[in-house]
Amino acid sequence: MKSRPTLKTIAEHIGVTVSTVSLALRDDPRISRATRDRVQEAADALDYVYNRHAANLRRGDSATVAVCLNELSNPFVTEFLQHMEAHFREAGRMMLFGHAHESLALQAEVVKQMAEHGAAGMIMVPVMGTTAEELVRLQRSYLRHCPLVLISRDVDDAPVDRVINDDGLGVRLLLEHLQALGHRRIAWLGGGQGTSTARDRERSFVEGLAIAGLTPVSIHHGPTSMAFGDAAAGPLLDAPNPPTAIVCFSDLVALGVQAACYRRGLVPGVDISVTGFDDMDVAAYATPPLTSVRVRTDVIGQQASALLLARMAGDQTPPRCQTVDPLLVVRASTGPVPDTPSLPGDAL
Amino acid sequence: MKSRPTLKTIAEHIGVTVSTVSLALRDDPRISRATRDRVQEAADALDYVYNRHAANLRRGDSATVAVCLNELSNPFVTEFLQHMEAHFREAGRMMLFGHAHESLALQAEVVKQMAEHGAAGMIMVPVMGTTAEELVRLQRSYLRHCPLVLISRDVDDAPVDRVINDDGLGVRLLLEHLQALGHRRIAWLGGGQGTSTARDRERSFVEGLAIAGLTPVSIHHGPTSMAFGDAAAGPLLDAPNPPTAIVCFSDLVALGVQAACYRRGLVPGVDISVTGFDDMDVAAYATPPLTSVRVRTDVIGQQASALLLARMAGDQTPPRCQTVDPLLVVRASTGPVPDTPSLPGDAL
DNA sequence: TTACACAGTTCAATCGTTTGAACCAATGAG
DNA sequence: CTCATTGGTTCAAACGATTGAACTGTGTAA
Repeated sequence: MKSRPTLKTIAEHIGVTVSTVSLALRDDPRISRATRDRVQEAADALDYVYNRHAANLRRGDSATVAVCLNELSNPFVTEFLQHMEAHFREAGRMMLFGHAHESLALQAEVVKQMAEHGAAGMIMVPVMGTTAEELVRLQRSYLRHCPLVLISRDVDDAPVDRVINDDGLGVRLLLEHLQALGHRRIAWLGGGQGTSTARDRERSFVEGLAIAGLTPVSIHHGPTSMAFGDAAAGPLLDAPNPPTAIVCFSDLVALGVQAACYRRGLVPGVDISVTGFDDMDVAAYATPPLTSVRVRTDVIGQQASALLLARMAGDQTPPRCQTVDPLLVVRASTGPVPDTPSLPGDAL
Repeated sequence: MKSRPTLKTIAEHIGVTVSTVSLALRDDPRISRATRDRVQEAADALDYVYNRHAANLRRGDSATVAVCLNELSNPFVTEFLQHMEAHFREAGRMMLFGHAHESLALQAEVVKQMAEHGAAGMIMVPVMGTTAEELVRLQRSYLRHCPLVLISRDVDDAPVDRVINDDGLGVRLLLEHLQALGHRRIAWLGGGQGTSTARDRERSFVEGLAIAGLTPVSIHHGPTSMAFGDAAAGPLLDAPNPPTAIVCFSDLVALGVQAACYRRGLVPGVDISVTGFDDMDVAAYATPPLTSVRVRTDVIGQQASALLLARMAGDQTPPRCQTVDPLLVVRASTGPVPDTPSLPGDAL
């Protein structure tokens, strides 16, 4: 039941003071090479573990960074986690992790806890319905001068940094692709209301079609899940005059749609075109592989962590909004409009 | 540039001492209702944020729990993260997060950092190649009396708690199912060497077949990824006398196999049977939906966090190994052996 | 009247580390 | 021989919260 060694333990062990040990372990030039070595040796021998609680307390800052995600069940979101962990590790920072479960209340709770744990900076994918006021409140109440960077989702008029995907561009790329294939009857299967991504993608969809003189066959909203894609696709596919293409809010939704197609014996890319968004790993291995828009989670994660570290280092310039360009990835789930005998007068 | 309020700030604000404030905020009965209210009011007004660094330092313990995962790119692994986050949140504990990237060196580094941050307990999916000696070393050097619970992967003879899936049972369920469908030519497509899961599943596969008087058509090893499944399936499918069923180490591998089938015009469940393992979310929505073994990540996560909390509360009983029974989930990727005109004398 | 219990508050030490200032030899310069 | 310099080490005061012990003042019992 021996407790952990501290600086004092080491100090007593080799007959110097704690100050000496403290300085020595941090390679302060004031301490002689010889003493430094002796200290290091003793520390190793005693299995000394640095106590950051104490150090942070004294120095009044901390090296930990907090990451609060809206929803973990979406593999796309965990891609951010992955990239950010790597960047922060390189920068020598530990990561506090929180999951807001798309709940405003939980998000506030998590932010509070992270603040109590002395997070020196925070990355966040805001949950649905997060407003600028809410963010300001969180900053004032809990974060004080701890910088905050939003990723993936924007929040209107929020005076905070954000790094987001250019969703408008992504949707335009998809529409160009579908139109080049001859599609004119296109439906939208949308994701969670109350997020900038859902709104921006849908708006770009409607506007993009309008420019081509088209109107959406239909627009449906629902959660960003395979279950929703599956359920919502049914009525679309079974309609007397179904769309020739379904543009989905995300890959998850698109995978659900593909499942619905499968059960009806419809082959995506042949009988109907289906597109995803995000290009998460499984998209490439779907059957058929999914045409999608690759959101550069690595670049977004990289830029966000760089921005956060800069803020933590004292960068006081006004909040920035950085957008990252996505890439269209064409795979087999999209194809030319099937020349089924369509009813005459059906065009437009 | 105002800094955060402390107990002292509040104390001065309402004319009491820090002790009073400290006790009041924690609802100590020694403090009168009236003072307690005044303190709470002032704390709210000043946006006071509790400083756990200081509290932990003084009390000599901490409420944070560390989770160190082997690999984040596998959605199956993040399911654990999800469930554990929920359990620890309920227990009022914050989560430190680390990612070992299947690297022993990184794993040690992460454990060290987590120890420095005062983790009071740790959950870990050990990386490939982790030995009992390595675990003991980590415990002695960094964790001291901080309890450790392994999940998902076992480590032979390690004197630590673990909660793992019963992989043997899972494989037996799969084999029974396949044999009931008439399969006798069955191949194994295996995952990362150096893990208990890879070893146990493969061993159970070989033994299971042996009991039925069969031998594996082939056995291949490789990383737990769709890319591997895709690449490794090619030669199998193109062989002159291909297996009628491919049993995959994990869903990810199976999805890769399905992709390989798709490119060859083979339909899983009709032309060949494919099975996964883990039953992660996407398995149900694959085309065709994947027959798999559901690993109860929720139950494992629940048991592991309960066990860890018990250890943190002082449970000193000897290390336990808890196994959780998986469920066979039959979907469309498996079907009866196709009665193609097989060469005579080809049986067995 | 003295003593005592008791509720409510304060005192003061403590956790492990950091850090500016102080200290102390030993050396070199004047 | 003194005085300043310097390299190496120690002093002591923080950081913010916790907590057992000590201290008030009131009310009650003896």
